[in-house]
Amino acid sequence: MLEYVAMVREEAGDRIARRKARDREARRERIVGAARRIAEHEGWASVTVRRLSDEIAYSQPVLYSHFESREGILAAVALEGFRELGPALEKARSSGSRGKAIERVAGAYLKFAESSPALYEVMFTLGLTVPFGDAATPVELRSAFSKLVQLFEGRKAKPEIVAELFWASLHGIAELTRTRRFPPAWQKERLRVLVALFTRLQ
Amino acid sequence: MLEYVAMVREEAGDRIARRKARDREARRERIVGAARRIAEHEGWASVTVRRLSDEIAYSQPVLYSHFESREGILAAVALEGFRELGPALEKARSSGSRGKAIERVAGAYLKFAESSPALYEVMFTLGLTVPFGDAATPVELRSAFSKLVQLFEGRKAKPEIVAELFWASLHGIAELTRTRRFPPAWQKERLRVLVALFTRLQ
DNA sequence: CTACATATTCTAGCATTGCTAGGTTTTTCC
DNA sequence: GGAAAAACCTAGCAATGCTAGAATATGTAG
Repeated sequence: MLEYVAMVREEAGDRIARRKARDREARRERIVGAARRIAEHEGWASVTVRRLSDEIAYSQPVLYSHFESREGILAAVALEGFRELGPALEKARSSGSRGKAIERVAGAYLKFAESSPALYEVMFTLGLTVPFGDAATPVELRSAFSKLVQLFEGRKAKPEIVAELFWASLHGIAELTRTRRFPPAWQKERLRVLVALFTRLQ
Repeated sequence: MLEYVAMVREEAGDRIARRKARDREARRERIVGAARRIAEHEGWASVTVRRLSDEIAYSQPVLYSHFESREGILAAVALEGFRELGPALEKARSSGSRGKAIERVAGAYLKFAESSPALYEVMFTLGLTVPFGDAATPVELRSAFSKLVQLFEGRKAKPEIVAELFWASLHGIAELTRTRRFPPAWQKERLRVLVALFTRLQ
């Protein structure tokens, strides 16, 4: 009997704890969302801790109960980016003829970078604490990269190396376009030549 | 006679003016040099206006008589980078057999990026005010790029597009290596595959 | 040589930033 | 109801880029 009461109490406390955890998670997402939105509209320089605390209507220390530092918030946005890039590439790869998979993936990659410049920027600008190969590297990063590797499996050249090169080319194009080194007008032709390069390669 | 005296005076004033201009230029170069050195040793975050003013033993406002802002100093360093990259690529291209020009240039590019990471970073991280094609773009930038275009002249595909792609690939490799996305160990093999890609291309 | 004018440099401070210590309020639980 | 714990806020620190205004050095003319 005593145990039963204790159980109910426990469950009640659990419900409250769960609700709190939900609320906390929701608030965390609001922070990340606000950071991403502001960055996309006004650039990362406008994403200040004060601005974010205004946006979510909490004081600054609350942000630091969710993240270690401002950079921690940027890292969270970057992770969100990889969490979206991976599936986008996978969808492009698997839907359609196998022969044109490279073309579709390249197109999807550049479209992603172009449609969310600030997001793409933070995904690669941010200093990685650990090397990419390290076990501590978030699964989202490795997962996104693995979609590229799958494109080149079963060839002569090592798939990882070719995939890295493919990634580097796409990243180079994305970066040089974002920072206005490349005129956006020729993007289609650039894509055409790039695809030709990596399709012929055996 | 009066004119003669005036002339002597003029010339004396000229000498003084020239000396002042020389001193000013020397001081400007010390600022840029200090910025580059600090960045290469401690990262760009350590390149503060106060730190630079300490380094050259002048007060902060003096820096602002040479540059509009802190970013102006970074831009000067970036320009210095392009002023070195261009000749480095040209030297690699012209010295040696024509058949291996692509390989040499690619190697020189990656070596440049690897040996001065902070310099390379500021050359591309910095927001360009005007698009690359614009007439206001410094000649150093266009000159460096033209070395890449020369590699692909007289082919089927448009040389500019291929050169852009070549540049993008190199930049991608450099960036992803610098930010630890790529393990440096496989750099040789990456270079090998890259060269194979762009050599076969007609 | 002196006194003025101009150019050069410095002192001191402002506003904004990331971040945090300490106190205050709210919530939870018996 | 009242203590313990959790959640939150106020207020402030140190560092940053940048600048107004005072102070000093430098060149010029009488």
